[in-house]
Formats: sequence, structure tokens, C-alpha cells
Amino acid sequence: MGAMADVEKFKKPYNPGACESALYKRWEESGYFNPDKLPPLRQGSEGQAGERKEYFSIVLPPPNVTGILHAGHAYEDSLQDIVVRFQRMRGKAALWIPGTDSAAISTQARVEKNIQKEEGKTRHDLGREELVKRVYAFAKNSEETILGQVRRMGASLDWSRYAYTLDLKRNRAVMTAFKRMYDAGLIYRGHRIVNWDPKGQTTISDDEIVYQEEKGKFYYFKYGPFIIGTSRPETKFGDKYVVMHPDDGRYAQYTDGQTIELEWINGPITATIIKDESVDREFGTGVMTITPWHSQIDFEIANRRELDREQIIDRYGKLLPIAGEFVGMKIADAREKIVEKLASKGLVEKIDEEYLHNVATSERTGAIVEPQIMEQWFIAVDTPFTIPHSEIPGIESGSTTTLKKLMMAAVESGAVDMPQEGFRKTYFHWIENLHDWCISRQIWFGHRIPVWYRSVDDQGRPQETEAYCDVESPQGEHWQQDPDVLDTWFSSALWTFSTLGWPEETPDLKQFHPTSFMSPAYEILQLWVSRMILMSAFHLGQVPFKKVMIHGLVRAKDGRKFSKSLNNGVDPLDMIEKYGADALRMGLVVGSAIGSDVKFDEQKIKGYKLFANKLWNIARFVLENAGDADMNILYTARDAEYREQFDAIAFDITNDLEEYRIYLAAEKIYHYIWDVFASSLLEDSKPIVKTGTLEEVASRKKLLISILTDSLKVLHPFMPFVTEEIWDAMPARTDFLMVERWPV
RNA sequence: GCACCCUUAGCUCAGUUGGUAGAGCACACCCUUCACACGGGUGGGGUCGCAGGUUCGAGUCCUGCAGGGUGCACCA
Repeated sequence: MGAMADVEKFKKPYNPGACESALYKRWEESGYFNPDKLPPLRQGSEGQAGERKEYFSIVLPPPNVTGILHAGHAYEDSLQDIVVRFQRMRGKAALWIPGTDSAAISTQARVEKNIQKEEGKTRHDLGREELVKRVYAFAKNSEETILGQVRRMGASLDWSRYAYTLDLKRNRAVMTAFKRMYDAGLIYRGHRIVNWDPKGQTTISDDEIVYQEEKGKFYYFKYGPFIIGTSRPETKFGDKYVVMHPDDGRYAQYTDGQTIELEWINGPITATIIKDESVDREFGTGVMTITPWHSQIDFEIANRRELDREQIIDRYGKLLPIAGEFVGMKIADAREKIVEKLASKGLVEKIDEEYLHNVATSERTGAIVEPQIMEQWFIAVDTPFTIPHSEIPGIESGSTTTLKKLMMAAVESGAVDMPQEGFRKTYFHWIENLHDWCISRQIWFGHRIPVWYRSVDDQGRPQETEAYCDVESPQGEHWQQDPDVLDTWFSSALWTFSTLGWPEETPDLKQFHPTSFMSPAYEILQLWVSRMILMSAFHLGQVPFKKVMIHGLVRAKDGRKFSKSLNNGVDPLDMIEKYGADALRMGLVVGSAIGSDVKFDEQKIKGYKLFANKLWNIARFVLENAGDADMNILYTARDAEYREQFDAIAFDITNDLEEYRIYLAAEKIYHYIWDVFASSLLEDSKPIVKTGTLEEVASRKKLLISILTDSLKVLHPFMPFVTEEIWDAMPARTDFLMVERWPV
């Protein structure tokens, strides 16, 4: 009767705080988070004993090294851990790779701010090397925080494979990726219009822009015989082209290329008339002047028509000498003064004070983005190239294709299964509108661009500027490396395979890539998901993951976003303290269809703490009354029915999990345990174990143990801690519940 | 402007391929001796946003409308 002693702990209510950390430690020490160290399969109710032949892998979307766990992570980690634990119990060699991201721009900005505050120095005072050292140290220092918090969620991550986006192996992968794309002609350097963040002093990608609706002024100026509309008078100095639609009847008297003399801000100028179909006849007066240096659309017209372009605003948001008397002024100061001057010359027609426009601001720094023509590095998404190897249906090895086509084919063919129709459409829509991706950033913290230049030869004799791209710096003298670093999403895009050892041909890469599953937030569908598809398609001819389930945001109960300014944040760790990680996981997952937003509801989490305690007491009853069950007897007809009922539900749950209907599966096992196991089976068992016949009692004892055993297994992926803690007391226990076989 | 999503009980949400509605919380009342008061039981409550259509049958498919949200583009 060994069971008697074990029952002691069940006499007190379940206390997650007392169990969870110790359990996690034991799991970690067992090595079972590492698929290489998983025990061989024992005979289950289904499947053969032996080696684990099927592989299953997920990479953790790497949280920011300097960040803390927020509700979104808690939700995302829960989903992934449920899937990984389920697949591990199904007998697969299951791998979940942990990692962190450097989040270069925001991390560097934070460290710079600290240095400014504490030492009154700028990054230029410190120098590149010193600053990078400081940022790196800061990142490393705060790494433990986020990793400890991920552990508290119960995440069964293989820590032996931990990766950091800036570690040596990942650097090697990034350099190699750059080199190969450069050699294929898909990475190029060019003068193009980019989004310049004057505050962060760096370019940012289109996806890092946040548009904010603002009420501002819209000005109408007399420009020779025309009235032109603008919201940005400060860019008008260089405007010597006036553009209208070729079919606009109002301006039929003017011809393309015709020049006119007119009085402008700083005196008389000669303007050239351009007819271009990109002009919207309905907007303003249907006439505009163009500023190619500071506007995407103007830049495109200028390119098409080979027009001159002049820079008006410098990198700090100040006016250049072309502005004459306004030189050196900031945009905000200059604007009104310029308008005043135009007014004094009688050139202001009218001003619309109620004009609504979307101001492009930098997501990270909040600065107003200033488009600029700059020499930057780009990835060409429409340039044809020959793909040496492809496993993507519809793309033959050795065929000519483009990165855009690869991204389309990966999802269209179903190689990346993106079952959510709406998100798939968003994805295609985004790719159709995709421009070349600007990958260079003018900050110091990050992967440096592996290109070197020199304009003299080894002997110091002048020569035409020579560029050299490779993983290692070139031999010879006088080389200088490009000062820019790569967009953080460049390295993130390699994540599924850089974490598996690429560019080396590692066994990990062979076994675990493509990864099996990815569950990102819809916020990063374009930023990350599509770029992972791009990179792994190009470099491996594979998709990065076979299945992607995009999840929603975790919001406050009133539906608003969690934000610092609203001060409505919820700390998941507080919830773990109060109710346990199991309860938090269930509270986030149950009843939240993947893809729609999740409302953070403390009452719901509390409810699952009560459920953990319910299960705890079920275990107590079963162990007290059936701990000595003989498992080699036959069920009575009535008990066989109970067993079949469980099997049917477990089968259903298994299907749900296979199809990633995690929220349904979680709810089903919850209801089974509470409404059937506890309310019906247990109540029904009370009289039987007391007054039943010998046969009835024996059968019922076996049933209770059997149902408890399998309920624990099925619930384990969702609530790993309480199930494992109860498992410790099970009479037949030989190993962790975590590596038991799934009962279907 | 283009696209996508949402609208189901007081609240937060499920409802997998069409077969006449579910959960949690909240609410009302009752119950503490033997798994659990971190409990048990009973109960009230929805013309599934509106209007059409397809179908033997629609919360579920189609069209239109209204409200809410999100993404993308434009903003000269």
C-alpha cells in the first residue's frame, strides 16, 4: 500500500507557488527539453517502442533581450508550449529553440540615453567600439530577466540550443547570407529615397513607420500662372518643375517641357512644365511642384523623367543653403516664416486650417520621418535570379525567379500552410505592394555590413573605388569597412535556420528544418513572417515553417491595448504569483480562437486556479480509494462505458491539437474533468467503493486510476505543473509525465 | 481610397465541414459529516447587428446596409 504515504500532500489545497519552480528545475535537469536526450519510446496504447523517428520543431519568436515578459509573450509562449509538449508526448523528437533578439535600434537608443543622463556624453564622445561594448554589456546584463520569466511560464525550451541574434554563430550566418545575396545580385547599394529618422539618425523600413492623423494647415500658393497646394512649404525652395495630368483640360494650353518665368520665395526662377499621369486631378488644384529629394512619389516622377533633384533638408531636419536666408533653420520654425515671406510677396492664395493628414513617425523614436535620397543597401525583391535548389512546389531548382515570386509561391502552394484566409490575403496584398527592402541602418549596434572599400591600392596608389564583400575582412592594406549595420529584421529573418547551425550542414538543420510550426502575432506578419519566408526560400530553397497560425493581441479587459501611457498594463508574473502559471496559461488560451484578440481577464485566470485545485482533489480521492488498484482485470460493462466515453473525448482533443484548435482542446479536457470525471464518475464511485461487489470495486478502482492517468496526460500540455505534481504520486510512475505517451 | 476582420446571454468570448444556440464570470435561491467551501446543487436570461437571398433546413453560405476595429497606400 505504497500509495497511502503519497496522499498526505493532497490534504492541503494545491499550492502552485510551492511546486512550480522546483518542477521546472527537475524538468530542466532531466535533459528532456533536449530532443537528443529524450528517452526511447516505451510501448504506448498506440505506436511502437523504440527510437523517435519523427521530428518536430518550433523556434521561439525571440523576445527583446532587454525586455520583460508581457501578456503577449505569455500567450504566445503558452500556445507553443502546448504544441511542443503534445508532440513530445506523441513520441516525436520535439525541439523548441529559445533565443533573444538584440532589437538594435531601441536598445542602442536606451543605452545612449543612459550615458547622456549619467555621463553627459554622446555616442560620438565614446566612439564606436566603446559604445558597442556598452550596449552589448547592457543587453547581456538584462538577458537573465527575460529568460527567467520565460521559464516561469513552464516553457519546455531546449536551453542547450539557446541563441542570441548577435552571437558569433548568428553573425556567421548573417555575413554568409549577405555575401550570397550580394553575389546573386540581390543585394545592391544605391541612391534611393528612404525613410530617414532625424532623431534616431538612421533609416527605418516602411514597416517601422506609424502614421498619426493630425490636423494641420494646407497652403495654396501662387506659382506663376498656377495655384499649387502643399502642406510642406519648407521643401519648396528647389521646386523648379510644375506637374499636371496630361489630360487635364484646365491646363491644356501648357505643353510638356515648356518653361515659364515666375517669382518665387527667394526671387525669380525658371520652372519647367511636366505632364505626368501620376498626378491626381481631383486633389487640390491638380497642379503640384515636386521635391524629388524628399518625397517618394516625386522621386519616382523625377526618375522616370530624368529630372534634377536637390536636397533641401539635412539629416538633422534643418534647411540647407538652397533655402537662402532660411538656412540652418529647423522645419517647424522655418515653415511659418516662409509662409510669411510668400504672403508679403502676395503669393499666398489661401490656407486651409482644417486639413487632416497622416504624419509618418518613427515607431521607435516618435520623430517625424523625413524622406531623403541616400546611398543605402537594398534587397531587390523583383530582380530575376537563378535559384540553384528549391523544394518549394511551383519553383523548379535551377529556374529563374524573383524573391517576390518565391514569397508568393511558398504560401500559394501550401508549402507554408497559412489556414487563416484573412491573414493569407493580407500577406499577398503586402507582397504585391512590396518595394525593395532597405537593409542598412546608421547605428552602431548590430551586424555590420560585410563590405569594405578602398580607393587606393596596396601600395597606396590612387585607384577607382573598389568594393569587396565577404564573410571575413579582405587581405591587403587601406580597406575600410562600410560603417552601417543591418536592419535587425535581416538577422531575424534567418532565425529558423541560423538557430539550427546554418551555414554549416548540421544534423539539426537536416532534421529540424523546415520547422513545424510558427505562431506569431499578426503585428509582425510582414515584418517577420514574410521575411523569414524570403530568406529561407533563397538560402535553403525551403519554407521556414510548415504551418503558421497567426494569433491576436492580448488586450485589456475593456478592449484597449496595453500601453504605458494608459497605465493599464498587467504583469503576467503577478498572475503567476497569485494563481500559478498553469492558471495563467489556461486563462489566456481557453475560448480564445487563434487569430482574434484575447481579452486579459483576471477572473478567468482565477477560475483555472480553482480548476487546478479541483483536479488536485480528484487525485486525492482516486489515490485514497484506488491507489491499490489491480490494472490487470476486466472492466464491468458500466465501467467500460466510462472508459469509452473518455476515449472518444481524448480522440476528439487529439484531432483538435493536430489541427491547432488549441482553445477548443483545452476547453474540452477542462469540461471532461470537471463535469464528467468529478461530478459524475467520482460521485458515482462513492457508493461503489463502499458497498459494491468485489468485482465492481476492483473494476471501478482500475477505472479511476486509468481515467486519472490519462486525464493527467491529456491535460499536461495545457497545465504542465499541476499534472506533473500529481503524477509524482501515481503508483505506476516510472518517469516524468512530460515524456509519457499520449493516450490515444 | 483599397483590403481584411469583427458584431451571439448583463460582461468576456466559443460554436471545426450548414441540422433549429454553449462556456466562464456575474446574478438569484438552497446546501458544510467522510475528494474539494479554492466546494456542491437549482434557476433566470439570447427573435445569434439590420434587410434580403440560396437551401428541406443558416449563427454557420451569398448580396446589400449599419456600427466597431485593423492593415496598406496616398496626402503633392
